[in-house]
This record gives sequence, structure tokens and C-alpha cells, in this order.
Amino acid sequence: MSRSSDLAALARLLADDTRARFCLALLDGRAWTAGELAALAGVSASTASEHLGKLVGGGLLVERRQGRHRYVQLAGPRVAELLEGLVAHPEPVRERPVSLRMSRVSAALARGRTCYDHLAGRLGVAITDALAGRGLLDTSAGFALTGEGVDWLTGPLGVPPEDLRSSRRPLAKACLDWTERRSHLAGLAGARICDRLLANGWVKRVGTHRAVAVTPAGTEALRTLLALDVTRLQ
Amino acid sequence: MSRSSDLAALARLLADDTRARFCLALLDGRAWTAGELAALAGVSASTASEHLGKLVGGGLLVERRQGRHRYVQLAGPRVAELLEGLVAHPEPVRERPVSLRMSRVSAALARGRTCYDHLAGRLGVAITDALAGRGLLDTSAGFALTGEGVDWLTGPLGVPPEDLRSSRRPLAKACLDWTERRSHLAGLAGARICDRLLANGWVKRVGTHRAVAVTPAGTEALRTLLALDVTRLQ
DNA sequence: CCGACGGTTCGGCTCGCACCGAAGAGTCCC
DNA sequence: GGGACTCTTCGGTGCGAGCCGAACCGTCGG
Repeated sequence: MSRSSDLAALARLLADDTRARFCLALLDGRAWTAGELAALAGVSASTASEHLGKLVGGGLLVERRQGRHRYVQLAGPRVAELLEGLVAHPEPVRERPVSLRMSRVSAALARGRTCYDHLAGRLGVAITDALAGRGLLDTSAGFALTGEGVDWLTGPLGVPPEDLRSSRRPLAKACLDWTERRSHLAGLAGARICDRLLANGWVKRVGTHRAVAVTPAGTEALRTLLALDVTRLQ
Repeated sequence: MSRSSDLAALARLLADDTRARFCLALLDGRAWTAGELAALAGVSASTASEHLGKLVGGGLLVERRQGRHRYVQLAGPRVAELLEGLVAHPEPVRERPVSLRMSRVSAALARGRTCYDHLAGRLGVAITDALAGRGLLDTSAGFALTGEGVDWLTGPLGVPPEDLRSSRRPLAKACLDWTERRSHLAGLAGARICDRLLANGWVKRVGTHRAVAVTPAGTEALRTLLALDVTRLQ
């Protein structure tokens, strides 16, 4: 509430092209006069004065009056880091990633099979989280497995290496879990993990639906393999 | 130019209170539907839809259509860090911070620069210090030049005596140096010293602005004239 | 004291944009 | 297929904010 208006107020300081120009110029760490900044940005002295008033008032700049000059400077290294972080923000990709947009047919197919061969729900998310420290990368483009992750699958978990080779299916894929509202691991790796847990009797199906439950043996195995305590999943 | 408009465009995404609310809610890492966010922010579904279009288009969020729902999520951990950095921005302090850490570039400015028409920064202060034993008095009322000091200017430094006569401008004056937090020599004498050093090629301007650097010839000259080793200023 | 200069304040103009409601498209469930 | 639901698109409205020029103030130098 108040935090959101704070965030918006701070962002509003940088949302103007002229003020953004000022701040980028000041990123060199030096102090500039109001007139220099006005000339740089191509605005009148009065406009620059108003902008500087806002930037100083918002804590992004500090000022120092000396004689008839008004020197301004970035308020500190934190502000510089903030600006650099914003400037470094990558351009959004023009075309939408394929995995995010499904055709009608594949959507229907996804609906029927969603989470069918891999684990979902709190258990799926918890396993995904536990894997995040063991070779599963959560990138903005989706999930990816490192060599360490593959070694974990073929080693401790015991997935035959040839089962991880597939002509077309991606190894790791993010699947949005709509009870948890977070992504869980899908793709070939997700399916193989589910295979192993079922085959080892660590997880078994409940009833005719897709619900699964962790067995006592599975609880122990997950604690050993992933330091995951499934009894705390509620 | 293009970087400043990029920065402004990105900041503009967060400059609206409603969009800021969305982003803060999404900071929990989960995926939210458009309707949930609309209700949270207290705006209509149509308004929320437009906002989400901008946030996704700007690369801050990624979306995932599932059925009739539109799930959105922060685009990645980098975006989350960016947001946290912004909300962590401290309220502007009324009084100026005691010391500002400087970037590499501002360090150059701290080393030497001109202030109006005289030298400032570490170089200006060092020259002032060196002159203190050669006819510059540092009194409680400010700086003053003795006859010895005037002789040094017109003799070894080579300032034409008539250039030291001015109807009203004080010969020696103290100017507070904002990087060194000490006074350096200003006034007519300070200006003439700066003139000579520039004219002799002992100091030259760096870039288009006020930063200056001592040349090799200047290093030698200052050692001879003032027993000042400028290589130790850094 | 005067002129030059840097910066500020103020009135007024214009344009962008956040907002809504209504209509429409797509999806789900019965 | 029908009805409920979610989201999107599209006019239309009103407020906020950036911009300028003119007048003004304080400082500097002669």
C-alpha cells in the first residue's frame, strides 16, 4: 500500500526522459551544474531547475550550492547501482517464447496430460525447489539442467542414462502449477523422476485419480537424496 | 540518448501506482491471474489488462495463458532484485550524508579540477598547503598573501605584476573544497596560478569538463617551485 | 553602483495516460 | 448448445505533468 506508492514515486522520478538523461550523465560520479545538465538534455534552465528539485527531493541526488552555481551529484553508490541495474535491464524478446504460447490443439493435449507423467502440486514444487541447489537452473527462459543435475538423476536417483535421451522432448521444462502458482519441473527429467519414485515404491497412486502420496520409504529416500522433509508439506 | 529513453521507459512501467502494486504482489514469486491483480489494486478488469500488457511488453513480467486465465509472473530473479533494490531505497535524508563514496571517474575529479577560475581538488589543496610556507598566511579571517608570497608569484611563477592588481577582487581568498573539505586558495592569486599552470602546459584539462591533470613537465615544475610531489596525491 | 550571469518562481499551454463502461472473443461446465 | 466466467478491445473523459518564457533574486566582477 504505502510501499507501492513509494515504489511508484521513486520510479516516477526516473520515468521522465529529461530526468533520466540527467541521471545517466551523473553516473560518471562527478558533480554537474544545473546549467550544464540543462544544455545536455536540451531543455530550458527553468525546466531543469524543476527537475533537479524533484530529484534532490526524492533522495536520488544531493546538491551543493556554491556561489551562484548549483552543483548536483548522485546521492551515493547505492543510487549508482540502482541506475546501473535499471540500464542493464535487457530488452524484452520480440517474439514470445514458443513454450509460453500453445496452439489450441496442444492446449487440449496439455490439459489432458498436464502433470500426468511428472509430479505436481506441493510435492512437485518441493522437489523442484530441492533440485534448484543440485543442478537445476531457474532462468528467465525456463528451467535448465546442468551436468550436476544430470549426474544426480543418473547417479543417486538411478535413472538409466539412455532414458534421458530423447529425440525431441526437452530435458527440463517449467510447468505452471495452478494450485501452487509456481513452476514445477516437467519435461523428460520430470517424467523420469516420477517414473523412478513410482517404480521404487516411494510414491504411489491414490484412488483412480492422479493423486499420489509419499510412502514411508519414500519419505526416508527423499530426505536422504534431497534433504527434503515431505512430512512438512502439510 | 537511446539509453536514457530506455531507462525512462523502464521506469515508466513502475511509475504508476497500480502497476507498482502488481509488481509488489508478484514479488512473492507466484503467478497471479489478471483478475486477482485487478481486485488487489482496486481497478477494473479492463484497466488491469492494459497494465499487464505494458508490463509484459516491457519485459518485467512473463505471461502464460492457461484456459481462460492469464497468469503473470515476474520475468526472473533479476527483475525481483531490481524491484527489491527500488523498494529498499531509503527515504531522502534531510541533512547531507557525511561522506560520499566516489566512483572511479569522480576520483579523477577529486584529484584535480578547476573551481571557477582556480584549482581545486587534492591538487588545489596541495598547492595551497605548499604555499603556506612561502608567503601565504592562513589566518582566522581567511587567507592573506605576504610580500614573500607576491614575490613568489611574480618571480618563480612568472605572473606579470600588473596581473595581480585589481580594483576590488581580493588577492587571496579561501574557497571551501567539497571533496577535500578543506580550504584551497581562491581569489585573484588563485586565478593567476591556475592561468600560469595551464599556459605553461603544466596542467591540462581532461575531457570537456572541469577535471584537470598534471603533465610530466608540470610534475617536475611543481617539485622545483614548491617542493611538491604531485605523484603522491593519488 | 552597474551589468552579466546562473538559478528560481510562476502562469499558461499542451499532451500523455490512467481510468471506466460497454461490447466482444475465447473457455469451461452443465 | 446455453450460460457463466475471464479477459480484451475500444471510445471517451479528466487529471497530472512537462515544457516554455517572463519576471525576479542573489552572486560575481569591474
